[in-house]
Amino acid sequence: MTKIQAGKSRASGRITLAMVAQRAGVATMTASRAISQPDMVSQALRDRVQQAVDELGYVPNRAARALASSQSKVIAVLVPSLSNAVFTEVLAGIQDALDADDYQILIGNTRYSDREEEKLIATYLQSNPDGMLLSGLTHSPRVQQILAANRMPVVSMMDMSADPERLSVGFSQFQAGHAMTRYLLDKGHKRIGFIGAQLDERTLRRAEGYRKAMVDAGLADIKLEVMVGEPSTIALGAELLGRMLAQAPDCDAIFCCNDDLAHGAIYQCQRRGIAVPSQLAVCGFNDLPASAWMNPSLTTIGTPRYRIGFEAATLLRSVIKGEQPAHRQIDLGFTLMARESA
Amino acid sequence: MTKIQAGKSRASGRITLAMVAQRAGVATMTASRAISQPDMVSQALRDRVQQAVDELGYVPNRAARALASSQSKVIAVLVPSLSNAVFTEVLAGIQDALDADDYQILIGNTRYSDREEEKLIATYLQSNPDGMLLSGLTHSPRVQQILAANRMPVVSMMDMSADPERLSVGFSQFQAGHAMTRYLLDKGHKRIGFIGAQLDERTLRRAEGYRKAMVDAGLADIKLEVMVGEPSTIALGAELLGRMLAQAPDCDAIFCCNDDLAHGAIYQCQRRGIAVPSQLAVCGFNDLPASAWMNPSLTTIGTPRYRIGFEAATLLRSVIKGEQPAHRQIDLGFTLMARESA
DNA sequence: CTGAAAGCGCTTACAG
DNA sequence: CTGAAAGCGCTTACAG
Repeated sequence: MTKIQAGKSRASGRITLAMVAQRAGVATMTASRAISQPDMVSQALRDRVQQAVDELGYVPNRAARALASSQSKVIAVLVPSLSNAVFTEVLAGIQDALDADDYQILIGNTRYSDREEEKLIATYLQSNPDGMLLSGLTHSPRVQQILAANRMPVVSMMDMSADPERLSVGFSQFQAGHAMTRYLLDKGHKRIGFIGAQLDERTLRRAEGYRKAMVDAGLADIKLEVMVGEPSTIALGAELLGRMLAQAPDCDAIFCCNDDLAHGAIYQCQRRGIAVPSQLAVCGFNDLPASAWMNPSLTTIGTPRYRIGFEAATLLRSVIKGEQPAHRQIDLGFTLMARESA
Repeated sequence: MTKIQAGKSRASGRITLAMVAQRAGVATMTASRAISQPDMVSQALRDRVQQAVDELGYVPNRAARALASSQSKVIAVLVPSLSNAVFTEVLAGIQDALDADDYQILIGNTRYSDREEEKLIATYLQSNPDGMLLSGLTHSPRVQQILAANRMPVVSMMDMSADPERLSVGFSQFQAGHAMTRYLLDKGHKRIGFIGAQLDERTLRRAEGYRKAMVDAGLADIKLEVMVGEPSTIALGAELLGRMLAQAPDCDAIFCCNDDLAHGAIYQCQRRGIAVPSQLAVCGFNDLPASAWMNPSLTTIGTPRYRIGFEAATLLRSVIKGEQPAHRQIDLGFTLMARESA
């Protein structure tokens, strides 16, 4: 008979597996098996243990399980922002993909900072996660070293990696930036401006796509670029619209690196009496909910955020299970949504 | 000398405290103290242990610590939505408040479902959280019972509780709904409609505030209410604007229970050629970033989301530490933002 | 199908 | 200021 209450108790006061086992009249490890691997146990025993669990209100202690099994059942997810709807939709996809699997999801907000990312990863390592879902392709040397040293399964989200070994789920930010610029060129625009903020890697890749299209068309002009490091907001979009027009007054179209900036640019045009799109075409990136509804509706790039999260989590789970994935890179593509604003 | 490698090893392969201690030439528990309670240890020892930690790249195992100390350093946070900017700002406040304290934050999305909330709480209990931050005042009997049985410190966010014992941080949803309606009445509107969606407890409280003001003014009319259980979106706001006008064609103002619905209503007015506010006043609730920028700018209620998260987390932390809080209820108030739309 | 023993990596009393 | 022992609550081999 297991001794259940020690004298100078350090016990937590919670119901333990040992108590459940005693109540069911079995060994602790038998109770453990009845709960964790019910198939390896007789029906009668399963029922007996389950009854004891219910009567006692037993809740397994995850820390003890993690320690004994050296399997944390934790997945860490790092996103650069929680105020950006793009990433909350990614998170929704991740949660739906992992829902049934008893994974604990640790959500970290790096705030677009490498230092924050390092700190979060270092902290999450204490929880010994089974794998990580990271946003973006580029990470600080320190992060790369930590990840390599721990042989942590990692799936990168949002962009496609050039490295075929790397697990990544997303779409080509470069191609999307290129496609939107081509669309504007095909509409006859010649002085197409690019407004970029935050200057995270995705914005930079979109800008590269824009530049490639402009160079190939023989229309590149550095005056047509407004790039700032501040976070993208509607207010900033309004401000940068002004800066662009000051810098390139003959600008006939503006490609904003995301919808927030584009919304701000359009609202500012309305306040200044600039007709969109007849005087100035404006387009964005991501297709946020408001973009289809505002007046004029916004021409933008639709991106598969939810699916990125879902597929990335599914891929990570299969890798954690030791499976060899059919594809290490999953390109989910993008959709150009041609609407009224451009 | 501690035996470091057993034969049939179940070891995780990670660096352990015992290895650090051996390298530093001290006992394991001395190393533990040097790390966790550096003040209780000599400077020389502290340095020696720190050096061993650095050389070995030691990362403490959180599961082991939690198990041994029966302190998880986990705080669980439940919000009804991650796609709603209101709650992501609450989360930002929570994270900032808890940042320095080595707390692991578990973020759960209940999707406005009591069943989901029950499931998440049951799951989080496995991690033995030190406390919980819950959204809203009303919870299912099962949740209440679980929380009581575990004597879990809980702080409720978003609304003010009528129960003085209950820890809550927010503002009065009822008063805010009442204030906005009074504002419209004072502007001379008589046929003021209310559009409510999701019908979560906050929306219902706002509606009660609306009704009180209308009844007191002798202007209440059930025809002026459109209430649906679907999630609030811009698209739904556009649709419900139509339903309201069909149901109460003489309606001269509409109070939408949140900004998303109000945005949709205004966009729809623009499409139908209804002038806002001259033909129809429209106002919202929450003051999302777009509300100040759109044309017309939106009259709405500014709510202290970030501060709610920050103060709620601060309060919870003090309660976890065993402190007796000066105030169990923290009313952060709201601000009526009078703009162009109403 | 079931169980006695050992161990996961830490921290908590208790001594010295 | 430092340490030997025991224990947190589970699971992993290994037997039977």
